[in-house]
Amino acid sequence: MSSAQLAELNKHSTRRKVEAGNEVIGQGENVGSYSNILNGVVKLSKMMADGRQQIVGLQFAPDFLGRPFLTESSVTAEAATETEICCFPRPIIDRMVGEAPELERKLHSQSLKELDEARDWMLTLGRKTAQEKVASFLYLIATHIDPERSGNSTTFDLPLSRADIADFLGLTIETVSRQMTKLRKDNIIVIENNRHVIVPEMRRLRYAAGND
Amino acid sequence: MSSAQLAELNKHSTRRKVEAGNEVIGQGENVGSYSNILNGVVKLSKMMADGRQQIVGLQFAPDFLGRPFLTESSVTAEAATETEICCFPRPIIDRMVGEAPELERKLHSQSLKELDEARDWMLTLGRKTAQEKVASFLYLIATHIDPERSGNSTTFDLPLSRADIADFLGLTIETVSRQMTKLRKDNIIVIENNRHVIVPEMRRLRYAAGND
DNA sequence: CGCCGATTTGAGCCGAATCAAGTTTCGTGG
DNA sequence: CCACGAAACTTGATTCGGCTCAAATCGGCG
Repeated sequence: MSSAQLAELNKHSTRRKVEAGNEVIGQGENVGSYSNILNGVVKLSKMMADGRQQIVGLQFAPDFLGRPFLTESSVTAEAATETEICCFPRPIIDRMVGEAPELERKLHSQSLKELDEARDWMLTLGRKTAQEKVASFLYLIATHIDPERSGNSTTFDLPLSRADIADFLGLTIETVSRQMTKLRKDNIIVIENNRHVIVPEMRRLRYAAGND
Repeated sequence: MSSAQLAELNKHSTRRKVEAGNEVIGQGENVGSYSNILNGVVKLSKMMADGRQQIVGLQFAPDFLGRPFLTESSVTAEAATETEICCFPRPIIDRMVGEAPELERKLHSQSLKELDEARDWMLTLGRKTAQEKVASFLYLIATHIDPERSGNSTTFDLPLSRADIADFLGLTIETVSRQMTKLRKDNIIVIENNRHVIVPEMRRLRYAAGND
């Protein structure tokens, strides 16, 4: 983007801090603004009338948050961890998109990335075992959280509770817990304090996830 | 689009007839062209190394088929029924997208529609029972195939075999068959000749799908 | 009519859900 | 710093929905 455009954006932007567990946009609510994730993790979820819930996406910095064209969000966006976002009023973005094709290109490109991720996850939800699902989740987090990974081992803090992980994987809390224990006993991961995970060999985790 | 652009497109387009079961683009293959579906149904699927398969989307006329920005397809596209498509060489479209923002807008808009559909389906895959999954599938087909529905009842031919339905729902053929039988016995649907389905009351099918 | 693939139906099994305790972690205030 | 309580997580026993394996039936087609 041109510096003039950036300046224009900056003038109308507001920074917002969202605590873990707080909603950014509710399913079916009116979307008054777009935003950029500065840090933290945001979960996108859907809920059925009887309360069953499914997390349909995770967004990390510096992802874009919002829904072009439609004013109504089809998902709930909620901070999974403490999160900072930078908000832009909807009209400003809509106008800039009209003026700057490369901005629309950028948004289009992210939509396609999210579509690819959603479809990958459909394979996980529909065809993988509980074991593979949990490994897939850990693999996903490992590859998204740790920016500069040193070779084949990684360390990170889980941004999601067991309940959230279960909602992401279409499993129950208990099954997630059991499969984590199994991965630990198989020496594929090490867990400290429930949330901190060490992956000695990414290759083995990737294999456990059924990715080759 | 302007008529000049349409004429330009027309000059370089080729019509192609694809028989049921034939591949349009393979997973990981190079995408040499974009296309429009003129009629028929195309299924998008992903496969794991060991052969497990998941259908991640269905495309109906007049959907667009192709993957902007990336030259490699992340899914396999295969005709579910006999299908006619209209193909455009990739360079032509890429150039026109650069010149006509409204074309990019159009493509962007379809990507978002597909993303919404993918996320809806994630909820189905992750959280619904076999019964609800099958009902959800029938509901999806009913709302997409039959353009002008007369009130609350519908009739259509299934574009997918039981095996394809199973791959779409993350179930086995046998389970799909049993649930179809159950829906039939519950008078929610009538089946004739395996493929032809009558829905006397869409409301009840919708309810069986868990959609309210 | 008879064949072959697609679909249905049946019996038994298994993986993940459910229900029910434990145990660990962590925040809070004494 | 420790005691307490609540929430998050783990573990165990049992149940059940959907899978597997096997056989019968249906439907389209030569």
